[in-house]
Amino acid sequence: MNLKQLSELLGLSQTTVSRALNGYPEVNEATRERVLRAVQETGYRPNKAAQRLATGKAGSIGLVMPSAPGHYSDVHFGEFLTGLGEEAVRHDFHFVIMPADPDDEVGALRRLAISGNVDALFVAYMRGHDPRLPLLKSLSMPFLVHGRSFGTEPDYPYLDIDNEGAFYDATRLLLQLGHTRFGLLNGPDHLDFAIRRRNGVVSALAERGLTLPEACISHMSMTDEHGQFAMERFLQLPERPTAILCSSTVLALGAIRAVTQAGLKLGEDISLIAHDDVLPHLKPENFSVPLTTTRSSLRAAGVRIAQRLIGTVKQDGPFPEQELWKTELIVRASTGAAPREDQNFGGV
Amino acid sequence: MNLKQLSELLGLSQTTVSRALNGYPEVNEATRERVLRAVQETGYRPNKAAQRLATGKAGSIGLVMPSAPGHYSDVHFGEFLTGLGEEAVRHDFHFVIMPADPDDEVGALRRLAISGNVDALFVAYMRGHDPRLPLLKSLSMPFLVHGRSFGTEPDYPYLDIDNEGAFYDATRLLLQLGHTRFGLLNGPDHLDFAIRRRNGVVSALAERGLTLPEACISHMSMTDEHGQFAMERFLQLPERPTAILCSSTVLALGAIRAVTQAGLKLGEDISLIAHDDVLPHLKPENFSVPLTTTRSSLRAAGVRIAQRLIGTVKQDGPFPEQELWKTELIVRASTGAAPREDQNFGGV
DNA sequence: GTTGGTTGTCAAAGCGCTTTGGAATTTCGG
DNA sequence: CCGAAATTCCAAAGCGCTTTGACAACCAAC
Repeated sequence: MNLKQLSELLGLSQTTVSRALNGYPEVNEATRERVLRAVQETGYRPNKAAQRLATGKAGSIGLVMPSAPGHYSDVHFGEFLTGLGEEAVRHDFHFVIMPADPDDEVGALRRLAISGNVDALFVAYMRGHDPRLPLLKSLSMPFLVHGRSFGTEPDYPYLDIDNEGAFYDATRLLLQLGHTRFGLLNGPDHLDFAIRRRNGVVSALAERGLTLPEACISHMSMTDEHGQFAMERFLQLPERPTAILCSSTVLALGAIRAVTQAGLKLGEDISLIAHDDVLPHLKPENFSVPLTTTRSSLRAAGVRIAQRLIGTVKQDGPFPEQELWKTELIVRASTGAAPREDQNFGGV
Repeated sequence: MNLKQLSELLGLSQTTVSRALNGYPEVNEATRERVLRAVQETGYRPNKAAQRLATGKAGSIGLVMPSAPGHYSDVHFGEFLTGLGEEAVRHDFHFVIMPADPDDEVGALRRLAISGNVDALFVAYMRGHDPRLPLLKSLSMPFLVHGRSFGTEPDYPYLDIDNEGAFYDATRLLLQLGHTRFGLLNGPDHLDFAIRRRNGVVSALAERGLTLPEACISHMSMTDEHGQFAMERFLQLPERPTAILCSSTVLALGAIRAVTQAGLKLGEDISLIAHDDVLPHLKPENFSVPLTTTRSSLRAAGVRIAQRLIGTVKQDGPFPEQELWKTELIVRASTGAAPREDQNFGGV
């Protein structure tokens, strides 16, 4: 069943049927309903390829999937993708995913752009001075960045969360609770979010004249294993931190294992705040000691990004070019007053 | 630059240029080279949408990505996807990925099929009596299954590894080493591969008149955490197993943590064989005690599946409908002779 | 009763490619 | 040197949709 057949069946022209289907105003409501009913009955579906050819729109957005290990960890990526997908399905859009070595992100992105298969691009895992940005700007294809690129003029469309603010606030809370020795379990140090989160911590500490020693910062890809390992190292420091900031609940999972195995109590001996991407299988309230978190849903970000990107392609706009989402700081049981010094050392 | 302009530039007809580009034999070699050179110089790229419309081929294969947690674990999926992608890029194919709740796999698959965006389908994470199979068969669209569906007549195209054989062989090796008490750390019990692996173990044991008690089987999604947890339970059994079969190196990671923490020695007190999907960041030879494994590369399977699927679409065939890959059994240090009974209990 | 503005519809012209069915040219056996 | 076969190329017809420009038909207004 194609448009021609359908229009013959209805005794209408292809033009009218097409317009009825695409919501143009110049068609009689009665006619439109007749058309719609016929579509129902015949199961007519417009041919995508023909639509693409005629409109020049592919109805798809492209993204590069980092296919190597240790890359912000797959669970986060999958969760984000789910959000994107949810929204895309609603608009009958789809994505084209190009898996690529992180070494060849730029090349993969370029190939995707010129493939003619997509009409918008999405990029994530931004780094400082990200080399994809100049490419994207030169491409004359709509794009949207998840995150930002530290060190590049923010003159591109992005959606980001306020990573610096989140970790600044979290640090301030811990300072108010009397903590003075901090540790930071962070994502890979080349990634933008990790840079900003560290800055947030550092600047909150600086306000109290405190610093964050190198030994108390750990950058790693965000798996629970790494979290455990890094936390173990922190605990062996002569002046071990009592307050931990953690870039992901996944990292926190490992870190808490280390804390427990060292015979320490979370929320008493060690306070911990983790960033919560709202991963459905890792709820901070379900931890044996519920976690204090900074929260921002990764899936919601995916939905929003799909919305903006699809809107841009369909010229539904205008959308704000740049969005910076605030995070929530949610206090649960993993944070408490700093242990008194004598108590702290008396236990050893 | 489109075909018409290019052909005018060359003083040839569109037909000839098109044929030169698509490798048809009825064009003079000299002409073909002239065309190819012009393509280089002008940077001409055929319009995908027009090709799709004219040929009826979308140049893409569709797949449903399980977007919920606990689903065979993302690392395996990512690794497989990389293989698919590698090969797809080579043929200028791409995938369309539809994220979907595992509850709605069938619906998602159907939507993908009728979307008109793909000309072949790929499915994985097969279950016993998988409901997607009837749908696929009714769809008159090429498809390929990774794995099989226990309980369904194998009259569909698939690529699978010999899961049963792999675990049968592994079990036999452990039997030969004198082990009599076995444990199985397996994937989710509704998944086909898990069913077959269990069968492999059970039938090898049966040959010696042994059985695998329910308490010594653990089905779970394959994360290291689950592996650790399940192994801890095994170790608390009154007659704890000395030989462990493990469906993934990821599970093994956790299991070994449990073994070590119990003060036991891998390869002495406990022997373990894991299935190795050749995940690049989890090499069995790099474990502190190198792992004995059954090996089959997930990425290679991805490459092969893409090859077959693309070949089918392009009618490059014929390909074998069904492939069953043998696994390799590679002995390293995690397997050893069964501990003597007195030794075993004397240590406690 | 003519003019002018809506409204609802249509025929036809693309969009950029592939492919069919010839037609022109060359090659070659007899 | 001729007719048939092989080689090389082309014009034109789609593929199924969107969109332009025009045209009836209808209404209100002067």
